[in-house]
Amino acid sequence: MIKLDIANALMQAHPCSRATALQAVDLLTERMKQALLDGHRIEIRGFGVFEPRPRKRGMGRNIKTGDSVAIPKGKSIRFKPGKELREIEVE
Amino acid sequence: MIKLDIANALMQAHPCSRATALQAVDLLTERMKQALLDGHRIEIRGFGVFEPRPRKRGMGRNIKTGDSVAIPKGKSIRFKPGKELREIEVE
DNA sequence: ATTGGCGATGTCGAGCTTGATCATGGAAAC
DNA sequence: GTTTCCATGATCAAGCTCGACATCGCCAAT
Repeated sequence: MIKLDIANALMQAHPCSRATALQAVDLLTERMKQALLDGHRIEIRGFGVFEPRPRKRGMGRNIKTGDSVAIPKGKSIRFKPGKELREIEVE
Repeated sequence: MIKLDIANALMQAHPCSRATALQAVDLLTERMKQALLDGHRIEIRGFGVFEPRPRKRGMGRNIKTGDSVAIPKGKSIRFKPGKELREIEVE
């Protein structure tokens, strides 16, 4: 599923052009992105929670040189699936 | 940021009632949820990727008994932040 | 205001993460 | 709709964070 599919779903609920739905999806993603960058947690009940987390780990590995490279700084966005998303059936 | 804020953002782009925007957000989350439950990966360029992953780890810990409990089965939804979401400044 | 999903706690093993590069494909332009 | 562009995926290695279970409180959702 890509952005087009999401816009498609939006079109089913909102009788509008594809371009409009696409803009809406793009706007929403950007708003959420900005909220996360601002450090805000996005909590959607029944879906999941996006939470910005400061990264404590400070080392990686360079595949070329095979040497440990110190990861300078950074944060990670953690997505915690909600209850309904955890109810995944396993065959 | 909660669902109301997202609906609010949607209202800014789409001149519609709050109820309509709320329904749209709810529909989108449900569609995405169903897609993830169906095993499909949701990839939004510049935002992030939701990917259902089978959980390989098979053990947890019971906080009461302190005993290792075998994690039965399940999948996890992994969210990988896109490039723009990784550009988080660290103070 | 009520309901109920979600957070934190604690342990311990295992998966995830980060970095760079090439190839693929999502996304945007024509 | 098609083509081009550039982000994304995989990989190796070592370190670290996550996850699950159970319960109460908190806050999102109605």
